[in-house]
Amino acid sequence: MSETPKKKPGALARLPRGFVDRDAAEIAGVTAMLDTIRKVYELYGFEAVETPAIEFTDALGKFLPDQDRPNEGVFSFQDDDEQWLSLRYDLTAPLARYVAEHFDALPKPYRSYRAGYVFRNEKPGPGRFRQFMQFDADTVGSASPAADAEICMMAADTMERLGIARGDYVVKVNNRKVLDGVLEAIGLGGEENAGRRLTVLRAIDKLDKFGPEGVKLLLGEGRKDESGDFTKGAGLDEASITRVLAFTAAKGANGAETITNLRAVVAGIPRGEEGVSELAEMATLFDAAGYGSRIVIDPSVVRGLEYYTGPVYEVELTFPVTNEDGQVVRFGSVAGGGRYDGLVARFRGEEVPATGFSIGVSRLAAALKSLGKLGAEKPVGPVVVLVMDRDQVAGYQAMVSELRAAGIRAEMYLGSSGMKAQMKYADRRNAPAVIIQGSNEREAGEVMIKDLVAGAEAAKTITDNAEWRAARPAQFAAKRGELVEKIRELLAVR
RNA sequence: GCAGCCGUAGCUCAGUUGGUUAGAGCGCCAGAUUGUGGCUCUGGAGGUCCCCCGUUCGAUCCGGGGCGGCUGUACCA
Repeated sequence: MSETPKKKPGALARLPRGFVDRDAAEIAGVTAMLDTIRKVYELYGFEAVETPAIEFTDALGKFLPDQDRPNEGVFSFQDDDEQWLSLRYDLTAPLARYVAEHFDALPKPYRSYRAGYVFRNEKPGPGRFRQFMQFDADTVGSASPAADAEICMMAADTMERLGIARGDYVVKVNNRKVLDGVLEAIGLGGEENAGRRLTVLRAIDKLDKFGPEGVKLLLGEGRKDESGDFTKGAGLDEASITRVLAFTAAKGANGAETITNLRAVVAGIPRGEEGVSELAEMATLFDAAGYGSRIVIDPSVVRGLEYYTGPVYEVELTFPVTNEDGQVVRFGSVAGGGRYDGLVARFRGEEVPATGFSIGVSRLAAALKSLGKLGAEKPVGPVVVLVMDRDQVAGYQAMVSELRAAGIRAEMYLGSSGMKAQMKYADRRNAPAVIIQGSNEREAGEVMIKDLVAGAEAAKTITDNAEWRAARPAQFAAKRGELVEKIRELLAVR
């Protein structure tokens, strides 16, 4: 090995933006979240399935990257056979591929769930990462709004099981068919208006962000943001803007009122009326099951994805989320989904009705973390056996082995520092106890056991250094043969 | 992508009206304490002042370009 220059290391120790490292505390928090979500999904009768992180690019529904911007949105690359592959950007498109590939073998309707990391090559932001975890549940093969309603109810249950109190979240439901009806009513029907329809939908989606005034600007000429940057609007005329805004304001005091309002807005447009009927059916189910207050029909919910064909829904947190600097941050929805009857048809030709939703686990975890509800507690570390005499390592290792055999997390200090540093190490590992055996203890056939938690407690009242050193709080000698038993007793109290 | 703000130690920041060896607090390492986490004190390590070009006798500081970060906006299939 050549000499290593100390001053100039070759590589910079840094992460690309939008990617994060996670420590033990956070992993423990997220693992507990995943466990909770899984239990709810299982309870609802969904079964696990897993697909890989990489798919053929065209299976994900993304066109081949072009020369100028090869990774717009998705991370893509060519394999040895020069086939284009991509990292999945959600869990829905891969599920559609899976269902199409195994269609004959699956029970239908097919209820499945899966969790996994997805990747998006986009600019990150608060609660927005380039690699993040989603936890999806989908029902494939049922066209009934009852399937959509069930998923909304499951979403509400999941939030509560995750410790988010009723009232701190809301499940919002809308229907793409209603949106389409409104757009048709203002003369934006047909293929030739697809682009403008999208602009209008996106403007509506911004209602909670900019309010009716901002949306009005986006529907018309355009809007300037705080930095002075200008966003071009949809260019609708005054009458159309009024009609769209009336639609977004159709939300009434309760579900029945909202539905009555919506019916008036889309009267005479078959597709719109169909959408309202579906919403009405779902609302009936929510009320019957006692979810009336937790799931609301909200005409401003759009969802960005184009593939939705019917009911769409999203879960939002209703309490403010703050960043590290204490500023309130706009977080966006923590879960969302909808009906996508056309997605499996891309592979099979025939339409297969499907509906599903996705919890943004990483985003939700970030929100819970900022509330101190996730990963606040550092996991308890192992019992640390100190190395007092280098030539007694075998003896220390034997202690560790005994503890491990008894199912107690334990390790021998493997560094080269002195006792003080070893104590600091144990402290940093959040060890519950250390085991000390120097020559004195060894000759007496004993070990010294120090309870670090009790010791820290005792230290609070000691201010004098001499006293601190002399006190040696919270430690006791034990017979070597009783080591495991004594440690077990100590841990049981914790 | 577009716009605004920003870039000095591991972190948070000060400072240099352009001039010799660039500072603080916290953190880290060690000693005081020959075998004990904390406190205190003492000492130490740690910097291409983001990079490049230009102006200048001289640039961390001024100008231009780039890169990176944050925020907003767009996008979110």
